[in-house]
Amino acid sequence: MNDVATTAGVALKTVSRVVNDEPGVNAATAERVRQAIDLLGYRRNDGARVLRRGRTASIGLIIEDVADPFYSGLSRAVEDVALRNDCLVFTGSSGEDPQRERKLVLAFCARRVDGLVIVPAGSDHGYLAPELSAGIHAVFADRPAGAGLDVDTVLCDNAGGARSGVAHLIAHGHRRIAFLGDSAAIFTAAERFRGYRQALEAAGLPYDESLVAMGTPEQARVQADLGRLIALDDPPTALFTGNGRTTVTTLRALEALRATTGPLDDHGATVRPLGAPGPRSLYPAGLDLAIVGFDDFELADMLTPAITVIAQDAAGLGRTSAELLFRRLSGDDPPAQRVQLPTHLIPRGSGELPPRSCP
Amino acid sequence: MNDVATTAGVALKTVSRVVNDEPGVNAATAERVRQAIDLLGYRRNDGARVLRRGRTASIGLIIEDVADPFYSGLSRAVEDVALRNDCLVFTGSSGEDPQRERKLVLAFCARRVDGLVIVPAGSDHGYLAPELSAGIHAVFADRPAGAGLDVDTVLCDNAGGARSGVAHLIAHGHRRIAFLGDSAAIFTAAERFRGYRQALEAAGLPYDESLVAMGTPEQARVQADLGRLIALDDPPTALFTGNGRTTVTTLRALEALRATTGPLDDHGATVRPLGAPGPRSLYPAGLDLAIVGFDDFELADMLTPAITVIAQDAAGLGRTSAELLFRRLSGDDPPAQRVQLPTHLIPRGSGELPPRSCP
DNA sequence: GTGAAAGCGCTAACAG
DNA sequence: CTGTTAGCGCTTTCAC
Repeated sequence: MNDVATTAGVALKTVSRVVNDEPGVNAATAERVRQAIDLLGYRRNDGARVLRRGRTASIGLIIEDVADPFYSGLSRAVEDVALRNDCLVFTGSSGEDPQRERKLVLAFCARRVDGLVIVPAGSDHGYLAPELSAGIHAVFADRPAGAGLDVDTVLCDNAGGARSGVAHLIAHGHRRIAFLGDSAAIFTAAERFRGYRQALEAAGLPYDESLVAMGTPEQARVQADLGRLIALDDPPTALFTGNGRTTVTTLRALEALRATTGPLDDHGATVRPLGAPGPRSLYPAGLDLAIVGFDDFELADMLTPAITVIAQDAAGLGRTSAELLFRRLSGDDPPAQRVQLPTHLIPRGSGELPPRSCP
Repeated sequence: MNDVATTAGVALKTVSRVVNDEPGVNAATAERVRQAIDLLGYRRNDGARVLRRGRTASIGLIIEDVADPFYSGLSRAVEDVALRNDCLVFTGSSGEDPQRERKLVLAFCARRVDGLVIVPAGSDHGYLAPELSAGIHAVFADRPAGAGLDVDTVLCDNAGGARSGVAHLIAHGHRRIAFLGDSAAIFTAAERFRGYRQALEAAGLPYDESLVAMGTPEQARVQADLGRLIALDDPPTALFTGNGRTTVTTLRALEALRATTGPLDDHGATVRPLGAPGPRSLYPAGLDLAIVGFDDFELADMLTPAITVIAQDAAGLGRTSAELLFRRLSGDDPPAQRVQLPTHLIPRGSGELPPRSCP
């Protein structure tokens, strides 16, 4: 900047004025400055600018994993809102590891981001308190903050969504509905499980613990649980899966289980799709289970049968969180609020299959 | 920092030493400083630190769209490498818009990121030249930089992958193979088209322009092209799709076309999956086309038939690009190189279907 | 309209 | 082992 000033034969401050389009500079002078800038290839250093002005015009986004379509949809929405506010975004994947989350958040804070959108991995966010009182705003998305933190939160209607999905299966005649979900330690999984129980209760159906399988969405675990469910004396006729990953894993597990039972009959067995109409005599090893999954996913409509889902709005989650954040950054300071986004059921076939007639 | 120093009764520099774990501080003094830090809730301002030290320990990543699984996989890999190098990453989606790309890149540069990983949208990157000569390193991923820019580049073997996919179809007896791809203006699309032609030539098959349909992967456009292909006097027996999005869109278009033809026969028509064995008499409206798609996608193996693909390694692209970048950041300065990553064919069924016997 | 001086929060270089 | 000084590149404040 100094060099530019010298070259243009003006003072430093004049260059600053030109660079920032501040009023009160003679057009001719400004032109001379601009020429010097081009000549020297000068670029303003925003880091230094930030140091002086206080605001960094950047926010931090912490999610579980950018590579997960749910979070990448959320990311994109946050990014769009940020860009609209002339704000850059640092992105970090926590990988569901509270330590990594903490490290990222603190690194972002050290860079003095103006605000944070956090999909929390851990449940203890005490480390954030000093940052918040230092003036960094945070919005929690998808999952609430641990106890003691008073921040804006944007959630999906997890319980309500699960409730309507399970009610849908009940409406289609199912009485024995299994719940396959993520680990109960995860907020969304617990909420969806709560919705499952509410739906059973509302329909006057008994809750049977043996129909519940919660844990990591690994193929091996899901398959083992599914094997156990299918082998029950009174097996389920329908499955409710608690998130996108679990739904897909369950579908794979079902296919794997079918593969071990050999051809079902001569009715196109080699390509017989998941749950396609066909003989049901081989149940419990057969695959005529109805399925409703929480969370929509690409190609759900192209499977056979197409998968009925409770769709949640990842982009809406991101957009709403970011908008809440920017409202605060622009000075608005209402008490912390909790927003809940609706979900909706998309019937596609798998959730409308009737219960198997008999074993 | 000043306050901490005063509180601890030491000089500013000692606080700096403690904060940065520099050696040569009395344990007791350090402890006093740490107490003052806790008491005051002091956090080092990395922005100021950066201003002084020169390196920002941050990089910028520009991709087309984080919400696209290909790019989100790439993102995650870049992020992981960055974290391993104690480096933060600014992410920006260009949305295939050269203006937005430019804006993002320049914003990142103004923040003085140490380097950039760019999946370019435009083909003119002249605006980057001054930044590069100002010492910001850039690596181009997935697509090369426009002319005149001498930068590291990491690409997939687009032509080779397409060649092997088309050769695979030829090996399975196909002679009339259509190419459905992205707009020819996009580097990867052009390369894959080149591979398609090479494969035809290697097999001594004629190139027929009427079998080629390149453009945006919109449902309407793909469906129209597909309708045209199917209505040809000598229609294709196989399709090669040029990228993941096009593959999925093609599958949807095929399904839509099938829906308009009504039930094919009494053989489970209501759930008859894409290309399942069955009567072929209804071709050209039937769907017994073999398909090989460039780019793997989730659930490709769960469709019926499962989709044969040429898999490219999005994460590998991201990892390699980031590693190349960090090698340069650590002082290494070889001439700009171009790395090409291999692709591999995953046979799953759709690519092994034989040509229809006759119309 | 323009400019000079102070200082944002930190670290490098050199004393003591 | 600890402290002092200068200055990173910019904006703010106030004077001309």
